Amino acid sequence: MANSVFPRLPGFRDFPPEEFALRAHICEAWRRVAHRYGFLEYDGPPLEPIELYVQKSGDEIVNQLYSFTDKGDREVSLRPEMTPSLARILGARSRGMSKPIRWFSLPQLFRYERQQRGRLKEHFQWNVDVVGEAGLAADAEILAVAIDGLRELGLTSEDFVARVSDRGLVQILLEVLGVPEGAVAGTLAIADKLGRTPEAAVQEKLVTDVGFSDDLAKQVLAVFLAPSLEDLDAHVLSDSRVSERITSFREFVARLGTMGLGEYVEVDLKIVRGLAYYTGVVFELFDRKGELRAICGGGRYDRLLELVGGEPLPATGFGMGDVVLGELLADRGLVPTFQRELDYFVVVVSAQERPEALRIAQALRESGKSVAYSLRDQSLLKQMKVAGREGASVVLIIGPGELERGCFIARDMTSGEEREVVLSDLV
RNA sequence: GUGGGCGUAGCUCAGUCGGUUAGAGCGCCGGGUUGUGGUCCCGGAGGUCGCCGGUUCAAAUCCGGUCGUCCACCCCA
Repeated sequence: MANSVFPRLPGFRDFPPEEFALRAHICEAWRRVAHRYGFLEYDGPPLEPIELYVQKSGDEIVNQLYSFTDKGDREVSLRPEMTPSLARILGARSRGMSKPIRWFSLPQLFRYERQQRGRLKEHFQWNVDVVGEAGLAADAEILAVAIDGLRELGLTSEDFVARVSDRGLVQILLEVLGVPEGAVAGTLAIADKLGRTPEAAVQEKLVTDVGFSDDLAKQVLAVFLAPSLEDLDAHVLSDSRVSERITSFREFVARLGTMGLGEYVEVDLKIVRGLAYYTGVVFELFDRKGELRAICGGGRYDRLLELVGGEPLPATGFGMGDVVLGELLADRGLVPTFQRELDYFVVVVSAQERPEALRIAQALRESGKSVAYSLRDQSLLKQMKVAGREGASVVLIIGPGELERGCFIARDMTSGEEREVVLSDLV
């Protein structure tokens, strides 16, 4: 690869059939689940005007845009995420649509950043969104889809967990503690580091970077680290805005329990999500062993459609990438082994049976069977080897004798059983 | 973007203190008496030792740079 005349761009993948099989396996599972929940598939352009991302997605995304100036002097970017495109598409037509809108997509997304395990310059992402429904039922439905997407691939509650939080609740909690409105975003950014940075360092950062007193930093930290909502400070819990928001958040969690997905859900206020536009429930799915990056992230973004000039519609959704998920499946032995499959392989003893072989092959193909044969004249032995290698379940053998009697031999490649048949026996 | 490990056939790797024509397994191609696969046996093709430069009588082996890759940091679709 490194010494190839035309090397691949770093961070991009080739998909020869053996690799493509895993991608197809994942994408097909995603589609099945999305359809099962009544979502409709859509897509948009892989290239968008850069402005679509600059204002709405936050600096984290903008710094990593795979962007350039096109020949028409337009500043463009390969799409780094799907939600802005969705918002734009809906902005143009949502007024005439019945709500809620339930759409999903499987876009290939791009970012310009040095690659690492689970992080390439390109990936395929399952995007599922409910638009036009502000209630927590929509958030629960969305998270259920994400969980089922993983279950469909054979993963269980032993393999992954959904950590859920509510940005609205966190915001209220911070306000009640006396965090100034302007400091909320910075606080969230620092809290996002909890889990991979020592608590003391995070507390220190809250003091130095955001300007909190030691006492406030400690209280803020306690909010994010609370093992459960019940463990929040009593005077915080007594605030009516807090208790109101907690009640509705609990209903969201309880709803997933009713759906039978309780064992997959854990409340964790440390989950804040990097993107700027989230406004309510947010969640991330992780492998239980904690060896990989987040498998999936999502949440509610009620202001985004408005920001891109559309009807002000509440929305909630998630994105799940194929790269980390592929690694998790590999770790758990859930990647199906690549198997060539063919219904029939037609073999001729000598060249004079070729025309009949072609007629049989075409007739079977017309009836929907997959059929192949050697494209060159080869010995019977050779043809049989090829048939085996290509995964034929039945080999049809025609020789001079069969040709004369108007029949051929069907050999079952699993049992080795052979019988004489005519075409009408097979179609 | 910063720091570190690695880079030998399609794949996984071996190559001892620098020393002649660089090896193995798997895979691939061919054959094992022109009507039968998967096992087995035999044979074959395939490598500018990532690339460029340096040290040396001599470099896959030492040094520098570069590209790629992996890991950590940054950050996180």
